[in-house]
Amino acid sequence: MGEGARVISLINRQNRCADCAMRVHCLARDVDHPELQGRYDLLVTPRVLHRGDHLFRAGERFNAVYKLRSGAVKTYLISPSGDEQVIGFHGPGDLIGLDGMGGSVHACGAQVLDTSSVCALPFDQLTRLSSRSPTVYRRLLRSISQKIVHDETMLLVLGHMNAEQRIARFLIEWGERLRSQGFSATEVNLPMSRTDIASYLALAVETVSRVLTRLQETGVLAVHRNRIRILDAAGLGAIAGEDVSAAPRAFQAL
Amino acid sequence: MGEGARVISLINRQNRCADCAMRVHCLARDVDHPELQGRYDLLVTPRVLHRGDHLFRAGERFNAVYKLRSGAVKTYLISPSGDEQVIGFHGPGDLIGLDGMGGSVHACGAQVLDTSSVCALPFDQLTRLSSRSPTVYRRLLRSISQKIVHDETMLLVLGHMNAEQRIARFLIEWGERLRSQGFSATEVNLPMSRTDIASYLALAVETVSRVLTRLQETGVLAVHRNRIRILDAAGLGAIAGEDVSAAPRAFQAL
DNA sequence: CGAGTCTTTGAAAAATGTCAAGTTCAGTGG
DNA sequence: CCACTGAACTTGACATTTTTCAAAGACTCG
Repeated sequence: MGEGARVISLINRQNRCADCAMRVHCLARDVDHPELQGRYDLLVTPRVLHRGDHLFRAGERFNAVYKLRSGAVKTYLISPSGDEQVIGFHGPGDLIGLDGMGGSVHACGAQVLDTSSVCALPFDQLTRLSSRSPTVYRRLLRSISQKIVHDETMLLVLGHMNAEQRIARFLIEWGERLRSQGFSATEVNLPMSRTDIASYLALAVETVSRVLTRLQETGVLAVHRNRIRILDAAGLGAIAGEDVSAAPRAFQAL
Repeated sequence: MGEGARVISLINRQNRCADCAMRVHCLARDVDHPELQGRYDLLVTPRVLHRGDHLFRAGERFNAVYKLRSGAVKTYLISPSGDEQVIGFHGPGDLIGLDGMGGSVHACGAQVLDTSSVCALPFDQLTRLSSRSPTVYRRLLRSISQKIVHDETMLLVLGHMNAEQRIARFLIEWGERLRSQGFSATEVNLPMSRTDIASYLALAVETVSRVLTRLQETGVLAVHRNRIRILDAAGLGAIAGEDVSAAPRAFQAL
């Protein structure tokens, strides 16, 4: 029975944010802070999901936001005509599902692109915790504001940049994200399909393909299916308009 | 001196949310609610601004969010190349400046389109108040979530709709907004320029102009400079894809 | 190995942007 | 009160990007 007890103990540990191995990057990372006076009560349920799985679909009841611990996830809307519009790609550290906060259902869907570890943070608990802890509150607001800034930046990108610029920008953005996770920023592995990229950038798949080919011919990239090597980072930056890194965000508090 | 006393009293009244004539539509509308135990301390400074004035510019220090009591405001970003990208148009009831929450500066600029009455809500006070009052907190989150949903809807619009659809959608959206303020939804008065509309919809000014002309020739609209009459609402809805009103938002709690 | 999906490539079409020139309109100053 | 001025808007002709349609190649997963 000693073994049984150990299993239970393990489960208990996993279910508490305070014991999470990733907590250094998480919203609730200071849950034992004095300001909470021991009233910490955020219980989480970490899960492993695989490519194609959904964290949630648009219209589903909103109960929780999701903290991505590892892997990659895309969020998307479905247009009236039934087409998918990719809203964003997410990596480790991102908080997903914030657009459901105001109502009772999720406004978008969230689908896993690559085997991922995800924590569901029950929203009522998160609300209570953030009311008690100014620190957690501040982190939550920062996450939200980052999301707004990202979406608005995309509006600017779609409004003012051509296909080549959008793609260059996208590659740099994703590369920076990988770098912040400790990977190489020039050996970019894309967990999403060309179709996803095209949707995200409001382009046709063929255009994405053609631009990647062109950038390869120019010697800026080496493209091997979903594995892209950035050969001329400066050139890519010049195409994108240089200031992509002005919005560093991945792997921050939330 | 009776008159002098009355003036002072008036100023005092205006500075307290609890006495605001618009408070039925405002975030802090229940500030005397028992849950606050009399710890109400949100002090606001209502101002009247005129066309061209700025509530704030991108990069300015973030101190407050702004509640629009009447009038119209646009928010915008400046692209690396110096062009203006309109992010949104705002009417009575809207909360403006949320994208500054995470950092110390405003991410966008906010410019007045039409004589407006605006309340600045000091953000630290709002934070404190929302920590104490679940009701205020919920309203704040709803405002934020509405903004996210709006921005993401725009991403979908730019990704999946052509010029005619975008403009039809825009007119219906603005008409609904007017209706919710008690005006006619078919006598649409546009406080923004064609250039602003073009930027918002990621189109060239000429395209906006041409589409409006075409819609007039088709008998869907009657266009007189900034005054537009919707003659065939059903037709306009059909062009837009019908479900614009699926996102009713104006003049809600925030 | 084969079915099916994802990606690439080509050719042609369509939508939108660009450039340039008018037109209308509101406000200004004579 | 009127003409003038400048900005906003409209219109036309043309250029260009991007999309669309079609088809072939490449890779993945049973």
